Amino acid sequence: MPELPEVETVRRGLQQVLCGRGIIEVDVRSARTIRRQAEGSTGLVAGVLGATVAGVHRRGKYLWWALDGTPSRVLTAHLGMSGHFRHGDPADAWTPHERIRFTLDKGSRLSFVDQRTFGWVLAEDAESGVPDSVSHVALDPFDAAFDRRSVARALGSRRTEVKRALLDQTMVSGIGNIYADEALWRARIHPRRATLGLAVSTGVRLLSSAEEVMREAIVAGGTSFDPLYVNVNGESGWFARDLAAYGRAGEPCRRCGRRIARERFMGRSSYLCPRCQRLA
DNA sequence: CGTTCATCCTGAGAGC
DNA sequence: TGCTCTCAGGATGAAC
Repeated sequence: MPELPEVETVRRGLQQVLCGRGIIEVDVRSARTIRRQAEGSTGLVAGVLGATVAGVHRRGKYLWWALDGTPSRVLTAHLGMSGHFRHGDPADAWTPHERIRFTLDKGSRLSFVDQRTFGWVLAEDAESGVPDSVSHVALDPFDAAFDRRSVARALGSRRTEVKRALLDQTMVSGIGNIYADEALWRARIHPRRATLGLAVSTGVRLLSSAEEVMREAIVAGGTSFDPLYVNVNGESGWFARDLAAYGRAGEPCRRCGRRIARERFMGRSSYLCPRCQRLA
């Protein structure tokens, strides 16, 4: 569910709530949520109990808390399709999809809530400055080292379709189904257009569109269709009202008035304007 | 090597 | 009402 703008919204909330806080208790109620952790809850507890959070970082859709100011020890999290963090009171009753509780010093609580359990958390090392579980993930467009031209060149040498490449987190990270469709609509590119031989200028235009739409979405606090996506205070973002393509099947294109089409693609949906986004 | 697809989950809503 | 089917913001491993 959450893509880069939603994860960034969560990161900002966590930064406010967690910075300088000590972790004094960890309670795991879902083995699946810590499926990537060696030794399960024992490993998680050993990794984070007693630590203080120094900062919260993000690459693409992956988040990590730096612990004790040392970059080598972190708690990494991926929200999957339905995960979120909620800040609250330790005395509150557990909610149905609450998977893990971190009790913090100074009387607060942070919960990982995840209906579909595709999300996970993992205490691990980050010797390189990036957690081991994130090392295979490409830079996202907001990283200072992100280079649009080199990614555009890489796009042009792949044998696939443009939307598949945008969703491949080892090319450029942070883009999911919503923002891929929005970026393609802005750049007037058909999702199934071949990547092979794509002009660098076209790739740059597409990546610029992706960065632009995600930047605007961050300002709006992300896209929320339902209560599954909320920030750490339980609030929704309002970018859904600014979407031009995603979820707008049958509604007029905001540029040309033609009805937005919905197509099956990669086992999910693509929304596009058949007039603005030509395949040829 | 690069590319594609089924699969992991839970719940909401549509249609019968 | 209750059943079945489809759909949902993602990533991964296994197969080609």
